[in-house]
Amino acid sequence: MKLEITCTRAEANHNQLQTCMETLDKMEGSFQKMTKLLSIAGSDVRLKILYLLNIENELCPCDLADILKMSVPAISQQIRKIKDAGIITSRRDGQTLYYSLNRDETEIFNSIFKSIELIRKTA
Amino acid sequence: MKLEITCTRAEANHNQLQTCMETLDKMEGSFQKMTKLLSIAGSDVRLKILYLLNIENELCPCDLADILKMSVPAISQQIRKIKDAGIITSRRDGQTLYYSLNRDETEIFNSIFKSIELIRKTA
DNA sequence: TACGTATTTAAGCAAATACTTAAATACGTA
DNA sequence: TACGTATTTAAGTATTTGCTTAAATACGTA
Repeated sequence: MKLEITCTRAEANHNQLQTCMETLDKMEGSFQKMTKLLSIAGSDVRLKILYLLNIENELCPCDLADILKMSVPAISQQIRKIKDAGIITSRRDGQTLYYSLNRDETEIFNSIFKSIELIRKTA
Repeated sequence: MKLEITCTRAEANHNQLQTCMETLDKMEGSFQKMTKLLSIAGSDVRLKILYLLNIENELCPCDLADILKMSVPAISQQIRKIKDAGIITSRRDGQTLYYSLNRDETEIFNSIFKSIELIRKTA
């Protein structure tokens, strides 16, 4: 891989830049996965859905719509994104679909939930 | 605060829903802060900028443009968002601005960086 | 089967995002 | 002061996002 240097600063450490590029290249897959998770969690509505599923274990779209004061289709569409990312799964009981976190895949969310509560205490 | 129940399921536990709403209400500020941080980190480019600043300590827009193979204005605009969120600060040395992480404010990022490297190992 | 409830899906639209290019600002030096 | 480099800012635009409303699907029950 070639480094196209646009920076003409005398101080620019080309070795450092090259090393950075190679590091990122090797980690491309990890970055994609993490970006996916964080972009899901980086929305007010979706973060609250995840947080609620964490404390309540499972909830249906209807419950979430009530709690978050949003329309059911709006909630359903957000749930779909979270589900497509592999973060939650559903269980059907009659007409109702209960969604819950896939506990294994998403340890990063535990850190996030802890941080949320930490902000609360220190604020 | 009144609960507008739209869910007519007999099983809907109104107490549970009410409790959830009150919890979220109390934590509104924490959610806003965390959403801000995660939405910043939830972009491929910005996550890489943060990761690079973490390992290199400080970098200028020009370096980042080289490493990420992006235009300097594009990088500058992403940096601005990260800076506006209070995550990084700049130090000027002549014509060059060096950006670095505000280590104190953003412990959540350490978890994120660790997770990125964990994905890499387990993948 | 017909109807009601829970949920999803689809279409449409306004707002946000992330680039590009061009111009402005800041600093150093001849 | 004039010029070059580093950076930011502004304007324009294509894409993405996240809702709304309406229609479709799935399930239970009379």
